[in-house]
Amino acid sequence: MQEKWTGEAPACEVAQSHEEVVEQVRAAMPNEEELACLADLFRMFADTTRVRILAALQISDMCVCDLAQLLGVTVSAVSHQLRLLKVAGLVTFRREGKTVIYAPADGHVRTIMQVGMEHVRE
Amino acid sequence: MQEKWTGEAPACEVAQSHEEVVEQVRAAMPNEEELACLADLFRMFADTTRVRILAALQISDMCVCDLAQLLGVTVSAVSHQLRLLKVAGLVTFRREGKTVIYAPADGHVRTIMQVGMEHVRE
DNA sequence: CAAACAGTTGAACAAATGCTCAATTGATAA
DNA sequence: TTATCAATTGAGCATTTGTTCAACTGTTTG
Repeated sequence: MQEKWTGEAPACEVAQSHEEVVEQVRAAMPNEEELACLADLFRMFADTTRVRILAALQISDMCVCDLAQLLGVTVSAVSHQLRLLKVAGLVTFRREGKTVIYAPADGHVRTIMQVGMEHVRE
Repeated sequence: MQEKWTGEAPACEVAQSHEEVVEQVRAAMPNEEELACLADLFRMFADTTRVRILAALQISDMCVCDLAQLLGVTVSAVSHQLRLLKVAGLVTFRREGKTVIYAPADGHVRTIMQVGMEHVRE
């Protein structure tokens, strides 16, 4: 199964390497764009402030002011993170008078956090 | 349901706020430590190099050299990321002669990525 | 033993990230 | 209209993060 290597040597010497494995895996993997989106999605859950916001909204829809109070951070900091979560499509919002109420966007958020929690609590 | 507020004003005026909601959510939320671990876990999936490594290992166990070739990055970069994944308990490894073969640690990795993919492909 | 090679590690550096502060918007109340 | 309050936004700043480069391990082979 040893392929003969006639080209120029790459960074890692491939003479003894596993070309077939690399090609087989390349063919079977999700494409680059999907994986980039996946990383972008998980990045939203990769910060304690955002993950706490998402956890809180699972319990109840909340306004920015209450979220800030609950988490012990400034309204500004919460608002900045909510903007990211909004852009990522993970939260929705509605205006009620002077206040803005945020809520989880769909069931996916809950599922993702539950699956993660199962791993954390193992 | 309007609480009277006699103390000094906090960053956000709470007089009209929803104390009960905040307290109810605080009580029902997962604790801070668990949420911090959750963020740490998702942070491992929040980088394209790492998420591609994890996706590749779902298809086949691989050595560092082949992963580097597959992803088009240096062996050093892959090794650095593999160390993080190892510490996070998401990959295992075994030595076979001069090479080191990496593999997914358990089924959780696959589940988490699948759930994320469902959201991305919606 | 010495040479060769797969992989690891640490320092340095550039890019991304999250928070603070101040200014601003939007909606309601006086 | 003006004042007030909830929330948003942008700039500045400090921290974190991912990569590169070079030195170093550890294993096999001559």
